[in-house]
Amino acid sequence: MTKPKSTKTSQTSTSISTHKSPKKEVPLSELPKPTIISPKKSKNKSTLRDDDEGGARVLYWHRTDLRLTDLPALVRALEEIKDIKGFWPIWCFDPEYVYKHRVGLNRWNFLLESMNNLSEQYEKRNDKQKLWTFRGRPEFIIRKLKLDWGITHLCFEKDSNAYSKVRDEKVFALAEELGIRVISTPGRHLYDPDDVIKLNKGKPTMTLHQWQSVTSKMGDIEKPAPTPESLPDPGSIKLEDNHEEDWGKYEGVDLNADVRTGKDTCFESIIGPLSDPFSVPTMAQMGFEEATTTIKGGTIEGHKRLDLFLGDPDKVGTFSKPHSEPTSLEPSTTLLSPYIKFGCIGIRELWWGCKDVVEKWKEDTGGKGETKEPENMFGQLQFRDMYACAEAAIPHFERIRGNSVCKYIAWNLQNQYDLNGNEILPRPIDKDDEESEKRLNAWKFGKTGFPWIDACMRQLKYEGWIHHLARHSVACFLTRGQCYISWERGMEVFDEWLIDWDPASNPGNWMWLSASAFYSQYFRVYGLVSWPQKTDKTGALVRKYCPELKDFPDKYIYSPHLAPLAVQEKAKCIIGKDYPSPILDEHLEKDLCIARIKDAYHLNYHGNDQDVLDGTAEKKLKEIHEQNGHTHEQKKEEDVKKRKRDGAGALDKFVKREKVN
DNA sequence: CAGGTGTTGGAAGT
DNA sequence: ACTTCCAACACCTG
Repeated sequence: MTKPKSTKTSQTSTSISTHKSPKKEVPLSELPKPTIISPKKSKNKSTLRDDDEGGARVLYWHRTDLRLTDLPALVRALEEIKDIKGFWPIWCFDPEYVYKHRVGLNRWNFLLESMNNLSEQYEKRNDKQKLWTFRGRPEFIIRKLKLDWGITHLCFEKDSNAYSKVRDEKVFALAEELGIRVISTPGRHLYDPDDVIKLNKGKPTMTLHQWQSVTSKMGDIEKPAPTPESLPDPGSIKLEDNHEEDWGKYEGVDLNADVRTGKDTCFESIIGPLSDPFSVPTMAQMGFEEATTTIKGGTIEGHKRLDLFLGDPDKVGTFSKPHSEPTSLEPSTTLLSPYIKFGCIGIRELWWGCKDVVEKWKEDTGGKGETKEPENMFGQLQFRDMYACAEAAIPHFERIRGNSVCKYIAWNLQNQYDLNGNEILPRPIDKDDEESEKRLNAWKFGKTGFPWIDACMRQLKYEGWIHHLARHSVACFLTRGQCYISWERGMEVFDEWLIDWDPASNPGNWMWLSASAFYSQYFRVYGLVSWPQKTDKTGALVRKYCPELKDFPDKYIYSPHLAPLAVQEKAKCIIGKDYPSPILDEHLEKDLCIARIKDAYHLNYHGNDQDVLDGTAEKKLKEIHEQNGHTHEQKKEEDVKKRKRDGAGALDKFVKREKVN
């Protein structure tokens, strides 16, 4: 951090629950303070088992923290709870989540591998242990395990994002009803986002400087939590009710009926096959095809990658995200993001690992060429925290409507809502805007006719990962650069396909790239040809992911539609036949986008303005575009006139362009 | 309220 | 690899 570190102050701990419960002060270690919810003593005594008084039976609920290293929530649970008679690390597969959310095969695959790997880590430390995996909604599983295993404590790593808050509120309420003590401990971020927001008077952090300035008053980032060497045994693993058909039901209702795919066998009961009842499901059991990615999940794999990076002090010391090359065939960055997303590595391991390496590297070598924040790794991690603090403080962060920080721009294909404010789903195809539907589809499946964009999107689908700046390039193209399509639509595709998808960083970066929030220099647009050419004139990534173009000469690799027919024939790839013609005119659409966004900025609406909610803003803005000559038809006419003035050569070029369109 | 800065633009110059 | 200009936004500092 660039800011001077203040002396260590006690970190505040924020309860995300509204329940008023006595909070026990624990004079323990340096670990972040957990939120502890105790059940009301007088109530629900009748639901407790007779042997409850004799010791603690503890569930550690894993969510996106699939590791044993640097896991403050686990360490805290084991230190805090005395007389543990039973300990079960569990995972709950919520069928509604599995089948209703857009999660691609590569991400599922990574998750399952990471779960299996975590289970092995438990077994290594206690051969009676594993990751006890259930198939069912968390509320249902917890209720059942209270009945069957006499659970007294439920512990997990705190999550501050909107989805998790709703889920956890339900669990807090259920735990209170059942007489289960909940211990929720921060650990996913450098600082607990709720603490940062509180210190920032309830406001989100919208710039990195804001975040740095707030957190500079919060003391040092915690050191990595110690890895538990031994773990308590599980208690009973017997489930009382062995009527399999009832396990997927609650109070007679089949909870999973509406989400079954027909191919899945995963959710027929709350546990897996009787041969291995608590096992992690396979892709086949979940009804999924095989994944295509080459990126392997797991805490061991994550630590290998971490060690690889930390083992190269020069790389750590001079790491600069904006100067890493998105065109590189081998990732030019660390590829740690998937492992951070699923908690395969701890964020403090990475932070302090880099700090120690850089410190020593500076001593040894003098630290020539050291990069500073925000370009270096520390800055990257701070940005992740900044987005988390924004997401946690801003309702509807993941969409335009109702989002107070999101500038309103009259994008094509915006999400539509009914009169009650509910999104209309499944989303109807916009018959009035077939052009945008075509553009979105071409973008998603890598058929835009711009090789750089297509290569990136095909890599994204295949690997579940593309370079950060490649994400910028394709996002800019879809939104503020050329296509003028709502960032919500692009965000959804990333949501589905990225292994490292994050509920705060993804919408945050989409708002950034669409100049809707965080960033406002909408006139800076990535070139579709010039930009990738800066770092790779040979188009290696294009040749790999768009193999139909592999025999084009370097000169035309990013713009094959400009190659003479003879060149196309020699490359055995005719544009418009073997590879698509460009779906739009790069420069014409860029000018149009800039002009319309300028109109929108002047009108200055945000997602939560009444005019946006009732549709007035869109109408007004489109009128202004019309007046200013910023509609498609007007712009094309103007373009024709301009080119006529400029002479025959320019006109020829334009006619060619028109044919392409 | 002017002026500097902002992780990652392009084009044309040195 | 660096500078300047392009036309221009929002935030922060003094």
